[in-house]
Amino acid sequence: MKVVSLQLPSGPSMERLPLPFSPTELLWRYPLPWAPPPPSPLGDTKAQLPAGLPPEPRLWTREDVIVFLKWCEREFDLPKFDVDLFQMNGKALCLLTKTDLGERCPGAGDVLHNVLQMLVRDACLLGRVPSSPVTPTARAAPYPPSPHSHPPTPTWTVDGFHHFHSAVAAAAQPNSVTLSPAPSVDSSGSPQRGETMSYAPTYAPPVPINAQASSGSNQSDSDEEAQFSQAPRSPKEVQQNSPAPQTHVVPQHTHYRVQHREFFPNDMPESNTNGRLLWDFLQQLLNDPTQRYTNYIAWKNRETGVFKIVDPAGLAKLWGIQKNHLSMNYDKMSRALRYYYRVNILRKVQGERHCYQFLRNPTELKNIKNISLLRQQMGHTQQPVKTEMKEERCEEDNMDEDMPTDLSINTCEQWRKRTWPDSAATPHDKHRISALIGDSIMMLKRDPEYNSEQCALNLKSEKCEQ
DNA sequence: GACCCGGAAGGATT
DNA sequence: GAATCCTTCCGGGT
Repeated sequence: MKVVSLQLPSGPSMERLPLPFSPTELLWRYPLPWAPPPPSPLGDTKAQLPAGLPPEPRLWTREDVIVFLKWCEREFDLPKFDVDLFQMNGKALCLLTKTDLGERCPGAGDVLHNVLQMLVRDACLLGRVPSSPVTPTARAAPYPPSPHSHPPTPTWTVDGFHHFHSAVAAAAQPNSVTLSPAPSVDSSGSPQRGETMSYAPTYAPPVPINAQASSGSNQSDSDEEAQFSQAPRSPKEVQQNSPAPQTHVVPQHTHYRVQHREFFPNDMPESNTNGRLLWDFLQQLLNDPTQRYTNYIAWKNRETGVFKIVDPAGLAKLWGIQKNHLSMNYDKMSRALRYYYRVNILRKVQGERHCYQFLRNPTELKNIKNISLLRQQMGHTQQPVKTEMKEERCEEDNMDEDMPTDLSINTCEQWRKRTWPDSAATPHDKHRISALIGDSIMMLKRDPEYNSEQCALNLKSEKCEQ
């Protein structure tokens, strides 16, 4: 298979960019004909297959099929399958079309079909598929006996596995990108992982974007490779393996929760945008439990939502990859960030380069998305919708009242005018307000409309504190 | 020159 | 078709 070759900057750790991608999002990740999916896009899923289940679906027995279905139920939180409808071997299962599968398991046909197709394709790539259709009677090849097994070592002589491992190794080389299953839930209603979900990009299937295997590997690369190879592969493993050797100490969720009541806790609720929205993407990078993105973006103060973009160009590249806009740069990405100012999702930390602050926590942001979707479904287009707040934080209580919950200019303008009926308030008025709240002088140096929002926010906060 | 800002137009997606 | 969420480009300010 031809491998996508992207020229990435040689910034910190750009060699491995385990983005918070979801395996169910592959078509979205790779919509372009010239950008085929990675060699083993289901690598993590494959590695999590039930013990003893051959990776080649067409070699499955009836019993294997049932095992696989049960596994899918658990892994993708699918509705219960009627196993009576799946009295077939793997070969027959693979012959079922998406429609067939959909009829047998409404609501899960697509997922099942996609998983099967990926497994089949993977098996083909790995060269372990019998060239002629045969009824499987024996396991074609050994497979790591446990979903928790380590990746095959290079000493394995089975070509397929060697190939697979090579891909992993390639991903660990400079200028390679690795994609991780998204920790969050697909907004299109794709599998949810329920209680096993964590806000953690998990094992990253390798996507060598530069087919040239680089032999050069500096120390930090080696360290990161070790970290990479030990990265948890499933949400469960994320928790189980959290004490794994890492450069950065990753606090365990419970421990962290006890110590801090965080604005942005590690176990924050799932967004439903799966990283398609910029704020979600940033949050996923920021909250990666393995801290793999701290070279790109890192919290400065997690409790207040202040973060710093450590590597603007690199982060923009990541975002570009995420959105398939490979010409993305920091200038463009920062423009997108600035659009968040007007809806009080973000604001700039004055005086600090590349520093921004989230003004809403993930719960609110999630609600924003939900409300947007809800509004679409209900046909509401203009009226600002109240955001349902579950947090008792003062700012949140005050921010949600009238604040627009989408990025549409109309909505924001309406809210702005309601908040500040005299939107043409004189600078004098605004300065008076800023004096009241004591900290808005800097804000008032720029766009008066933006400042009106900030002043309103700060004023409300002021009232809250009183 | 890099960063930052916001207007404007338009595209992709839902 | 409308709305949303950017993406792209730009001129201007610091």
